[in-house]
Amino acid sequence: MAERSILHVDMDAFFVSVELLDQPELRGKPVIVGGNGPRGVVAAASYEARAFGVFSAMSSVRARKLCPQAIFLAGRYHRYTETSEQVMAIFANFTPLVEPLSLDEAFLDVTGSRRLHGPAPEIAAEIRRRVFHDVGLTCSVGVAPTKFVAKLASEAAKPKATPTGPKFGSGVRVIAREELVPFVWSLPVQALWGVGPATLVKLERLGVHAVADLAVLPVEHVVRALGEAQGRHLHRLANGEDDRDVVPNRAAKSVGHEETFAHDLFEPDAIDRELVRMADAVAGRLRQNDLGGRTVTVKVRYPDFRTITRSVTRSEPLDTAMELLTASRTLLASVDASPGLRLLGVHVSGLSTGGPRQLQLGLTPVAEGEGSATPVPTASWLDASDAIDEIRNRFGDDAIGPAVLLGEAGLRRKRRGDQQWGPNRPPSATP
DNA sequence: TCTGGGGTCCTGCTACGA
DNA sequence: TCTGTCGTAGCAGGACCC
Repeated sequence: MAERSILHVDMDAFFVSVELLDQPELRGKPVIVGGNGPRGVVAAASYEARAFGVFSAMSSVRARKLCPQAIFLAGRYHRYTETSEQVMAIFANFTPLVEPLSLDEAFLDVTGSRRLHGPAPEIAAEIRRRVFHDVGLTCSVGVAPTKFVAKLASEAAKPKATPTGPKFGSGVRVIAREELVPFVWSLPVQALWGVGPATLVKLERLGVHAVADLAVLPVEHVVRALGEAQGRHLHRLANGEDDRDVVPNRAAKSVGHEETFAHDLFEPDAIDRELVRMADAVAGRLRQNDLGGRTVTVKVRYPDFRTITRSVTRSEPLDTAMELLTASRTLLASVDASPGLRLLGVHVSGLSTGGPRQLQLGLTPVAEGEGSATPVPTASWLDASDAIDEIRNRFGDDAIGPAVLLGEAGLRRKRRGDQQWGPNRPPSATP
């Protein structure tokens, strides 16, 4: 069997780079894309900002302290989605086996493309050239026989921030089969995919600091510390073993929307309005993707950051805002909202695609506030949902919405990407 | 260092039916 | 009829990723 050639392509500082395409006058300056409010976080930082110690997922408040001269941009999720589609289309010219991991990175299996496009390192170089020529962005590519090492290799090929400015990376890093184990063993154990702060503490208790330490430990010891699945998985990775395939068109397992509020919510009416908005948005996305889900989960975060979830599983999949809202209201009624809510979320899992929805004719939907009874989707409600989708397709998302949302915020509906990085700064606040 | 949002996967516990 | 066991599903929470 032919040796596999896996590429991991990772865009460099993607969100910031897209902004610089549209605002070239910001090149060479410390630019941060992220939430600008007190509860916001950094989504991406230019290499000039990284030189000050700013990195993604850092709170915006701290980033501002580290780099007061940084230029903060709110971020335009739809622009990033559009650019990501352009980049993914370039990848598809080289292989049909493209597995996007997020907007800015993907695995490509080019094993079967080598006869047409040449050896994998040449494909990697050509992809970089095409992405720069067609889209104007730079990316780093890792080439290896396994997904996991290809990802580590692209990281090694990336530009680095230094106090004197960005230092260019190699752009492409190739790890051959015989280099695989020495390369992996040279890394700290946190480089392993799946080792975060909690797992690191457990591994350090075992005396594990480097990947090499983990690799030589008996697998039973690792399983005892980390559990069956994670223990075996990490032990295999540490020994360079990873036979996972590149899977294109991975099906979604859940759809949800959650939001941290600029100020904690106490008022039941205000909380309910947010719930309506979220149920409407999630139901819309389910129908847009021809999905229905059986399990509804409501997530609540209190001001002290304690987070709880409540879920319910129904016998039939749901996809209308009315059904989702009734289930969410019942779940929310079972939690104590009196301490105030910092975050509220609605998620649907147990997804299935397409197929006619089961109707129980003769029953009517449960009216708002009518308690915990499970509503039954009737033909008229399904028709109404279809009509809402049609209106939004023709006139935009804000053209129609739940009446309860009428008022100061209008029909504004929670969309994927709205306040992606935390609530915006209230208009009255100043920097 | 005072912590977003959209996800996936895993684990421990409990309930329930065969 | 009662008790124990096993497999499965549901639920809640946690860890991790970008």
